[in-house]
Amino acid sequence: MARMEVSRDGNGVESRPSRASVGRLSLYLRRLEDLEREGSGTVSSVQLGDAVGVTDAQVRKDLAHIGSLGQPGIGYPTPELITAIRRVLGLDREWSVAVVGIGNLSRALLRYRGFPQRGFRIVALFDTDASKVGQRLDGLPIHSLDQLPEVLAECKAELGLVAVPAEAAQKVADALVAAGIRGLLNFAPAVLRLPANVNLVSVDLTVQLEQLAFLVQMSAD
Amino acid sequence: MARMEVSRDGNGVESRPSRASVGRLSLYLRRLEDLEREGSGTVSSVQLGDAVGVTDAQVRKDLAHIGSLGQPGIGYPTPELITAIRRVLGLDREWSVAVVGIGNLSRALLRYRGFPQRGFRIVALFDTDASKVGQRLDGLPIHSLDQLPEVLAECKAELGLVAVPAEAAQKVADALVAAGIRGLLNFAPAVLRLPANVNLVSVDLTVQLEQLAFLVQMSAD
DNA sequence: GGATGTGAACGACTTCACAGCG
DNA sequence: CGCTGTGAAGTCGTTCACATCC
Repeated sequence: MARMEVSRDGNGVESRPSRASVGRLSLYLRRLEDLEREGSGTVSSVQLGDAVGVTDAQVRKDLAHIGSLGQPGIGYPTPELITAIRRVLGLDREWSVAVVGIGNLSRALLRYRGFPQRGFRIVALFDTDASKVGQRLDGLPIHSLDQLPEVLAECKAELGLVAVPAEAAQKVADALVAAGIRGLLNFAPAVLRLPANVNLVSVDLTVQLEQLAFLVQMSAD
Repeated sequence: MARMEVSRDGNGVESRPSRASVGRLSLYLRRLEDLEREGSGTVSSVQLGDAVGVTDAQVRKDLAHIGSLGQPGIGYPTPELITAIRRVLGLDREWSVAVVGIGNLSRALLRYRGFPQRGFRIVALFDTDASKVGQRLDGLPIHSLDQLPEVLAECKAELGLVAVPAEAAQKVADALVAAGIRGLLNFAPAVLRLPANVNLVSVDLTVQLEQLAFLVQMSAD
């Protein structure tokens, strides 16, 4: 490929994508995979922008972060772009995920085909509920929470998915961190406190619904 | 730079909270409700900031959007602040919600106590699956999708929750919009296209998980 | 003293506009 | 000509610093 890029002090040529940009890269990637299936060899920034709901300039800026693949007058070569985005997002490898809290939400996530498709492999399940411990779900045994250190030491999950009630969330997060997890996807309606070397993405459904209520109220002329 | 801003009523210049700010207001509100339960009559911006993980200046800016309730040297009166935030977010009323796509995700949301607590009432369920139609879930009957116009005309749901596969999402969204819905919370991994007068909040789990993968990969020391 | 409210500086992200290449 | 890549300008949001008030 191109070059080893770690931004030089001051004026690096390629800055790393911003957080917002990363979200859009995911969306581009999804669209690109569809396009490739449809046999489209190249895409323009306008096409991608339309599909994702952003301007063409925004698309070009986002894609500039990952190197210059575009050909003036032509567009971007679909397969190369897919590979490049996958690499930037860290999807050119497998990620193993541990899930804590086996309720309806976790079941929904386990059944969701998008995850394995993108290289996320769920490798361990945990719950405190004694009636669930020992059962199997999609071929995986449900472990008790206090088995977490041993089980995680063995299966080496890098990501943790927290789907427990708010009261239990911090405790669970701490246990996962202690077991060496590198990142958490939190669904509990709670603000988690983690050491700086552990990454966190939170999906707070109440907050999202309240955002919507706010927007609707605002747009009530 | 005193630009003419559109402000509601008489007292002073209140700009509306930004989107990001609204998310934080939700978090403040949750914390404030806890504090009130604990009997705390006033809060400082430092306390709130610590609880939510933002700076005190950020808290003050956010709260300034909703009027000046704070008392220098004292802090903010908890109950008044709660009321004010509720009003700004549109939580001083009930919202009726229709849910389309009755899978594990919807079941998780139906069971989630945070929603009714905040005034979100689920009033109708829809699914295409003939084996589900006619069944009841938490006391509510599951309707077929083509009953959507009639049922929604009667129960007057203002918000729609889309929890169907990506392929069906746009069609469902269109149906909800046609039925007069004012806002959508979308869980399908798809970019929806809606008329400007219908609000949209999307929760794309794949995107979130990919964000996490990116962050973890980036922080690989 | 302790805490708010807020201009001003700062930084991050987006849009614009256009040079330049295929 | 169409489309990319990118400085420049613009916009938005956050942090700072401090006057102000209890």
